[in-house]
Amino acid sequence: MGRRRPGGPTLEEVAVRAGVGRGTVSRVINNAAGVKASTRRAVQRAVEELGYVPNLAARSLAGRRADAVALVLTEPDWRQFAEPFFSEIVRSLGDALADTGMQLLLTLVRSDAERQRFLEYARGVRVDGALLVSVHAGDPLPDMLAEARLPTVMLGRRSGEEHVSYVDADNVGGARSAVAHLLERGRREIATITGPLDMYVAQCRLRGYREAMATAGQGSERSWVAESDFTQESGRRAMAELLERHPEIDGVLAASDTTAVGALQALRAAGRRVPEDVAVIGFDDFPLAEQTEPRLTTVRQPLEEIGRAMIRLLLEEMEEPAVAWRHVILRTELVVRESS
Amino acid sequence: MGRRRPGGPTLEEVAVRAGVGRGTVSRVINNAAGVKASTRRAVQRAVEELGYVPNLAARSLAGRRADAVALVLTEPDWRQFAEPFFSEIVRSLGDALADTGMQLLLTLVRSDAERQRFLEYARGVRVDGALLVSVHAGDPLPDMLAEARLPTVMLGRRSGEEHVSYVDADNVGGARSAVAHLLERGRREIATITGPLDMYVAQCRLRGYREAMATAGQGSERSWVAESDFTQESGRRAMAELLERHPEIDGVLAASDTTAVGALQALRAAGRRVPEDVAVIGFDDFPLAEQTEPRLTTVRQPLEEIGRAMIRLLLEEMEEPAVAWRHVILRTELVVRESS
DNA sequence: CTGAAAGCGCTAACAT
DNA sequence: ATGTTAGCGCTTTCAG
Repeated sequence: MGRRRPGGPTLEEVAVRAGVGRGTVSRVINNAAGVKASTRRAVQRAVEELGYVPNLAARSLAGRRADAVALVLTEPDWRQFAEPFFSEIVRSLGDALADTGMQLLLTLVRSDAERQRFLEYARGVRVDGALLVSVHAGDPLPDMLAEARLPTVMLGRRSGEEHVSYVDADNVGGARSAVAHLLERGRREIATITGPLDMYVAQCRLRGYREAMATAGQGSERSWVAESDFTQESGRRAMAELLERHPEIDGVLAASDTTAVGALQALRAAGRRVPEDVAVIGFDDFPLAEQTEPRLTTVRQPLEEIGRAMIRLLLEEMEEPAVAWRHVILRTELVVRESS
Repeated sequence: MGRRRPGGPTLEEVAVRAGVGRGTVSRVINNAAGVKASTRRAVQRAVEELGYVPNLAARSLAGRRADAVALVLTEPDWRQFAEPFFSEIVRSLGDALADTGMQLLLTLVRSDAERQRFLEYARGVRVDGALLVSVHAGDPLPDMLAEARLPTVMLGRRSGEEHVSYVDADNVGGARSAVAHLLERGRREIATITGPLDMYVAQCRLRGYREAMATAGQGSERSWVAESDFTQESGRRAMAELLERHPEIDGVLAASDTTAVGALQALRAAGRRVPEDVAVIGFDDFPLAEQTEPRLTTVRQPLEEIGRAMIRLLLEEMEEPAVAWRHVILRTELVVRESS
């Protein structure tokens, strides 16, 4: 595999052309202070004329930084990728990164081999940090990265005692307030469709539901809980199940937007009017329901905020040697769009 | 923005520990031939013990290669990203790249600023090549990259006279054979729903339709052609339009899978039976229709093949200085899933 | 304010 | 078969 690249003009050549030393050129292209304006201009002209572009590998070697961060996708089944939620996150990260001058690199880690390959890539100082999304409970990658002392920030956590920095939404609180809202509106027979219960996020939302029910003196037996895998189809199935078990249902907390849409379909298929007979609230992980069900009340997670928070944490990790984990829990917001 | 990385053990330290020269260590970690088995083992032990990981920046600088290729997304509206088609392509590229030891990096280029940033990244020898997908007709990035002499391969072309290497499907032939198939089955009143006609792929498919119609002595006036933007909704609208203009329609070539599904909805809404009254064929850019309309006949593009072909071209470009553009047109295949 | 010089960690050509 | 050496192009002290 013999690859080559010709290699354009070097900093040295620019220096010669501008009649200055290499150090000066370096200062100019790095916008460092302490260069006479006239010299700066001279250098800039030389750069223009030669079409000089800094060799990032050299810069990286000398400066011990890569000016790039990786967004790592460990999703084994690739579906994740195709979700609006994800592209929203990427957009928000891209925006947040815009003024740092760092490149955002997406990398896919589906197998152990790829995990290893990425680890070497990271340890080889090709990125300054890693951002992980949708990490499954058993994934060892975050720990591997942390051990390699690579600044790392996850979106969501793997469990209650996460020991890697992360940004997460207040899932418990969000669920709690959604259920409280239903209770306030007089609903009493409230069921919930959860996400996959081996995911911490799903556990948290279920906990929020239970807490709110308990506070109101309502029970929350197993039969009022149905599990989904966040997809529309599973939401539909779960709702049908719940209806069968409890025809008296008048409120539902759904695991996600998509699930909520599925639930609505099942409800309508069963002849229930929404929201008159049954009120549904979902977490809007993605802006999906907003399109298909504009009147649906949702627990909103501030996606743009997530991107900003992740980058902020990452920069902090890069600044100081990681003496501690940093966690940010973002507040969720109940967006009431229909009378329920 | 002060970033640092401690910097682990270096090749030199490994050499000392193993009691050999640096060159030897380099040979061992690069699996180069000509090292005595015993020495090799000694070096490997030292590597283990020290937890040595090569600094890729240094390797990149010395070796003039990056061992990474970028997959660049220029889609201004980000939707592309969320399509199964895309994740399928990524998977196939990842697989094709697996044994080359190169990292696949996705980068997003949404604005001019980002375009510039990526260009510098590429020119800075951080990637050995670029893969571009869904490039719009006016996008200057491919030319910028080619000018920078970075090996570049596109998926699809911007026009008939593309001067950057690319892999494309035989869109004209695919459309032609689909229409021929309809004609063979006795259909005569065949319309087509095209993609956005400012995209070359859409033009090609339209041409294929026209050629097949002409061959059969059939006309293909403007009124039998409706434009879509590849979405389901636009497919529905286009079909409704066509039905209004030509209630006698008995066959349709749709721009894509998604469009075809939309068309089916419109047909059914209008009381037409499919395929009895009207036969529909779409291009399966994504495996979507396969799920929702398992009986739909489609023009299949071999997605895995596309990934392999792109990587092969890229490697060739890297091997030899680009003395010419390389093009690969992949054959499409008509998959008949329903009697039409 | 600016030039000179010392690396950064590795590869590859040249010795041995 | 292996050690030695000369860079790769840049950042960063350290003098001036």
